[in-house]
Amino acid sequence: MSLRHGLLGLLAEGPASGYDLAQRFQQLLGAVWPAQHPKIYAELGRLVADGHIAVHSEGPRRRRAYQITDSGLAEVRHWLTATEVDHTVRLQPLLRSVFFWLMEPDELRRHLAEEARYYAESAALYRRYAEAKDRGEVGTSPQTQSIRVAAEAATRLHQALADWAEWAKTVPPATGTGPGIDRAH
Amino acid sequence: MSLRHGLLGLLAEGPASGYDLAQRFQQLLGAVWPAQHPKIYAELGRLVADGHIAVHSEGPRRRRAYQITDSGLAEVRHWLTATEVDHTVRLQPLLRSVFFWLMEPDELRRHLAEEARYYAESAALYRRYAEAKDRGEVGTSPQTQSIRVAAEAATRLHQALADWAEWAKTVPPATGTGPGIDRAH
DNA sequence: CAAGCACATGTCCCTTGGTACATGTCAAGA
DNA sequence: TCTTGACATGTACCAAGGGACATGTGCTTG
Repeated sequence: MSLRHGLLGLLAEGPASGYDLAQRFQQLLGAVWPAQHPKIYAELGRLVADGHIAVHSEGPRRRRAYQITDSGLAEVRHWLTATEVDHTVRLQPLLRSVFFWLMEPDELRRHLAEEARYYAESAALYRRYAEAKDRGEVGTSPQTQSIRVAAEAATRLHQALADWAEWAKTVPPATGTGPGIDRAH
Repeated sequence: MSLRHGLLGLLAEGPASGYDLAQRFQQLLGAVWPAQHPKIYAELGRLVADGHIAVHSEGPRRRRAYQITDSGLAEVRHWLTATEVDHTVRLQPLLRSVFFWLMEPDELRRHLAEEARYYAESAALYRRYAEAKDRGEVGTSPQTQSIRVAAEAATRLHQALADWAEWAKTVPPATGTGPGIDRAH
């Protein structure tokens, strides 16, 4: 489970409440690992029970901030260094592309143009963040350094998908209008 | 749900049994959309109940092949053309990269080298398939045309990740050994 | 001072995903 | 003939994800 380690990783930066974590998860990891606040509160409860985090402070409006423990820090480090990487690329547009032959050529062209536009735009977004960071506009902490590296990955991935969609538009359509020949049997 | 549409898409190519679909899902979509055979059989039952597929033939060893219906074809086409694309990039290595600052510089270098190796190799794999297809070695059906387009996406994505990992190795490590300063409170 | 809004934490339920386990069928080769 | 292995289909259970709904709290502003 990655929500667990995502939370531990964020808490390694310093104490935070469930609300903080939900905001930060959405802002920082929303495009990669969506998480709803109910799941976050539930997982925080489990992390407390396992001793990986502890209540740090209670504030106004029932706010309860948590702090990572040595055990939690060890756990997230163990995840990072000693567990196997899952390389599965869960990407819906990739799944869709396998079935492009079921689309009308016109629709496919429109679809690819829209995808190219979307990915070019989001690549630009990540690129702007990376450039701002490189100009020193977003701090120099270890955390922002890592986010810079992640932003580079996001930029390259989205740019690759934008380029791919542009390329795919130039491929002669080989659309089939129906199921395979065996269907008539 | 994408398993449903993946199955319908594969059945649009022609009749197939649950066993066939499990094999093909693993081989064709395993790196993108993992699916276990129990889920496939269950989903096939639901698709029959919804009238999207029908039993095509029964064979030896309890083999039961299904055929897509007009309703099923309409359903998968509707999914392809009229539903919103989910652009979430569910990629564990990307989540991990946000927490690189928690790793020792040595471990991080080793990790990035291994990632670069893995992605370069898998990019080469997809590239070889694309080249074979372009030489006409894997047929010319609409389906294989689409798989060619998908292979191009896979090649570019994996190459982008390989390049990223190489690039990341050159970034000066900004690793922090502990949680944020607030922790002492 | 009332209203509205952002802050803050949860419950509930349904769907989906993943793993373990169980069973039956046929062909090939030792 | 026996055994192995590929073919083929499921059940059961538990974990995780996602959305709807519910509730309480304090600050700001008209």
